[in-house]
Amino acid sequence: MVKLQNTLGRRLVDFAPLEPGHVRLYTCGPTVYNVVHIGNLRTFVFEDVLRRHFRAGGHRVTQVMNLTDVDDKTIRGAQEAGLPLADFTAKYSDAFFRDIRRLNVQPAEGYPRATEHVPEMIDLIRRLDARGHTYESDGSVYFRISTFPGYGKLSGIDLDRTRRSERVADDEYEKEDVRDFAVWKAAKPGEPSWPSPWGEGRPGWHIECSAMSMKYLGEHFDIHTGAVDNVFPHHENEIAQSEGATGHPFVEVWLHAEHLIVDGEKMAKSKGNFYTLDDVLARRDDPAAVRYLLLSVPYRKKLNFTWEALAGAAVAVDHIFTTWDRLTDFGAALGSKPSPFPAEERSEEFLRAFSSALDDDLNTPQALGALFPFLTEINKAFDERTLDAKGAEIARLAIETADKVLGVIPFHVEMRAEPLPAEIEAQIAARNAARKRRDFAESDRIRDELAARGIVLEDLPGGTRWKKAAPV
RNA sequence: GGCGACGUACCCAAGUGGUUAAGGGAGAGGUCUGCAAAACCUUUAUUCGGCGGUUCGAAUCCGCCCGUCGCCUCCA
Repeated sequence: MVKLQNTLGRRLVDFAPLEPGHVRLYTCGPTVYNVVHIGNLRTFVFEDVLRRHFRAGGHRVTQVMNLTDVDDKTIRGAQEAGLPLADFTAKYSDAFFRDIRRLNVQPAEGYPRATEHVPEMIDLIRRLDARGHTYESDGSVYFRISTFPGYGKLSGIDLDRTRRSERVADDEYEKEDVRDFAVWKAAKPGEPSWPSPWGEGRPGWHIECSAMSMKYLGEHFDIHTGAVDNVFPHHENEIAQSEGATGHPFVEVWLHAEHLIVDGEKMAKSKGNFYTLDDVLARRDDPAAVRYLLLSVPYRKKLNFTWEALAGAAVAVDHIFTTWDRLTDFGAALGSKPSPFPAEERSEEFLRAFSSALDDDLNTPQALGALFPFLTEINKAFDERTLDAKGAEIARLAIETADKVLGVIPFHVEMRAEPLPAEIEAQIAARNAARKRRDFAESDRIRDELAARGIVLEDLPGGTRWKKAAPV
């Protein structure tokens, strides 16, 4: 049984999908006005681990992630770049897909774009209007918060007791109450717009998620996620709009990922600690380590990104690869043993511990805490020759089963799949020949030469393993 | 001002009432190895920001203090 910390009600709940065996998941996606940063990616990796864990548990998952491709920032960005809005946002949505792919994030079942769902949003606003939740003012349509008694149930906010920011005070739109929010904005000169019953305009931000989630997942679905800053106002407003329109509950479980901070501070361009995936990979070209680092902290705790932590993640991940390589490359040669290491029993114990850690509100570090002692046991049995070929296969499958959720081994498999240049193959062969005739000066020379070219050799009992050197 | 999260070793981090405080990284020593690397073994917190309190018993519950961070109307 998966337990999840529901932001709605702030409690740990036993999760069961509304439709047995089928998890319907809406994950707030990027506003495609810029390249995403590693904080955004932390949230996307969390969502990926969530969907993978459900799938590992035998559930079907339908995940939908929106792409916000029309809002103040995209419009401004397109104007500054002198590009049509669609061309401008295409550039960043492409970059987004490239980034999540580089971190081995499984694709969602759908990535609806706001600009392609304006009619659905207009329909939803009409439904809200029919139920008396909206009013029109100068071609814009607002949600009247006072008509929705449940307002604040997600974030716990009490707007009467809250400080009014300058943003509210400076609001240029005509609202009855400063707390009301726009569901439809009247067109301004030179801005992209769509026809509507209220004249030319464009959707408010929150309405897209209500309209698109309900279109693809139904008007009542299982899980909605985002980062903590979405709790208010975005998700609070989504609930008001969605439940206001349908008159029944919208989402069962709300999950929110904490922020990533850098060196203990908020990531900000002004501090020079603002990183995109490209920035990180330029300094350490090791996406597997980045993914590992992002999932090595529970999603509800702040993740402190440091280069030292990334270096540690790189070593940890390499430890997984090394063990997997030994089992994959040399496992079959182990043969059968009189009283072999109880690989089946230990693998089952490990997978049970691994999975129950994830059941506990996706406690990834605890799951990793089960993995490493298992690897140590396997390596030890391998070294002591108590592991047999069958056990090696079982252990390898157990590691791969865990990795269905962790998702790091594919990086390594991909690296291994790249054919080694013939000359390097030849040098490895030459070195092994030199070692055979005990010409260690020559074999060490070749090893040093290859090391200088980024190829590290390890002489294992079964043969020589090569790998790319860890990036500095 | 309102709401919320957090502070565990050199670094990252699990653990939220009860045996010796997971795990990873880094450091030190060792086994193995022609030498390395890898792997393995040993080792590094009498103590969980501070001070009080509750309790037979607290890193875990309560209070205060110190510190860090987030949200408070289109930020992941």
